[in-house]
Amino acid sequence: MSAVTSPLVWEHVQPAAARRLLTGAIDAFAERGFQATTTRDIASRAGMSPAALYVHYPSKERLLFEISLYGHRAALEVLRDAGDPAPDDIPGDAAPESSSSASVTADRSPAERLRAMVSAFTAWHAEHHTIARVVQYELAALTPEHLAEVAAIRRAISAQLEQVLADGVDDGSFAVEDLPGTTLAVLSLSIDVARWYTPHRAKPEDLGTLYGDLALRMVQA
Amino acid sequence: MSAVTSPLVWEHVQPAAARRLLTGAIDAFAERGFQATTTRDIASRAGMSPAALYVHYPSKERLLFEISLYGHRAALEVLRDAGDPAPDDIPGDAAPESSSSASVTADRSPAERLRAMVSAFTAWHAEHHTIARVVQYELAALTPEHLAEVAAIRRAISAQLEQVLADGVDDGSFAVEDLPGTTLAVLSLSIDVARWYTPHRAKPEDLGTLYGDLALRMVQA
DNA sequence: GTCTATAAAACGATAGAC
DNA sequence: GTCTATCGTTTTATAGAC
Repeated sequence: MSAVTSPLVWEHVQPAAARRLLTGAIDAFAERGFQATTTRDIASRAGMSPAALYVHYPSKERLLFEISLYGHRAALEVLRDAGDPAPDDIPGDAAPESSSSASVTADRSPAERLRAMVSAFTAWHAEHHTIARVVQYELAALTPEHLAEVAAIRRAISAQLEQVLADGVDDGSFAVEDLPGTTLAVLSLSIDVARWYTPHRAKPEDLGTLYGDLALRMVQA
Repeated sequence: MSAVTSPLVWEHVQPAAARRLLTGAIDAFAERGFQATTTRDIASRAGMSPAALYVHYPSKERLLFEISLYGHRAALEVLRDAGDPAPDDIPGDAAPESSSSASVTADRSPAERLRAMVSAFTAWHAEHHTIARVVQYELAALTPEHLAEVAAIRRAISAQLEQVLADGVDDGSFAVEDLPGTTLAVLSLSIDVARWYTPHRAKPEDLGTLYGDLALRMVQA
């Protein structure tokens, strides 16, 4: 686990057999894709017979949905924590004497926030590239109802990034002609990491640093 | 068809039934993915029975390979034409009195070439987003032998972009610390267009213009 | 909650008539 | 070169014993 990304643990998935099925499914879906993965493959990765899967999940699609939903929530949380306008607020280490919005010190600059957001979001996609691959490339296999639920989280992710770009345009530090288009481009940069990343290519933190810098150069005045 | 991208026609695929199967397969693979597409689906899009497919192609994978190979070649050609160092050399409209390398005028700047390459490569991924989706996201379904063949073309695509970045670093117009990492990031930007693009979002040319500008900002000194 | 066994359907690909 | 018919296999998911 990296210091710049939220840990991705599955302790909340109970019992342990359900958790083994879920992590096995993540690996299988990331390797072969949802459609090419069989329930036998998932079950065998969890050390079980194919039938045992259906005690814990009603269908293969439901397994995908649980993974996709939790993965999207984790990605949004990473972006929100990194882009918090309040300074000196280490994510996951809340200040005990005051809420972050009651801080008396000045907000971080849009440039600072954008760099931190892209850096953390990119590092998350690298660090958790298996679940990120499922999150980003298996949306078409979800039922319409489940897709709608994760699509809402995707819009929130996009809105987070668009807001910091808008803030930078407002205070003159950014020069962005096409705000939605540039937002999508910056998001693209991080998301595509899930497609090509393998651990031997680069360390997630280093990749995050590079991409945070590149994103800043894309928008700075 | 757009003026900034090579036309993508399939006249060379003969007879017409084979061509209908191929274009049907492109649409199906792009919509649902290779694994979720059935041979019955492809055949019915071509107005044929499932068995007729095997008169023209020995397997579903072979159909994917033909699409992937031709798509990769087209993408490389677009990048090469746009990044040609010789000036005033309109792609597909060769000068009759001299070869392009014998031109006496000065080469185009790395900045000009990079902008043109990213612009054309991005516009191609938008204009031909269905085949681009197959090209970029169905590599895992190829046999090892077929994958090796398209991987060689992918390395040539990456090398084209890395060369223009290296040229810009050499003449001082670009400031790039991590050359392979930045090459991959710029490529990523264009490739990810295939994931999200739909015609109502933007015109391919406009998207190319935006992305050419963003790529230039990412690397300029 | 896990197993063996299997149901019911869909799959890629083939056989043989025309 | 296209068809109908179907082979042999694999798939998701269920039934029922333990």
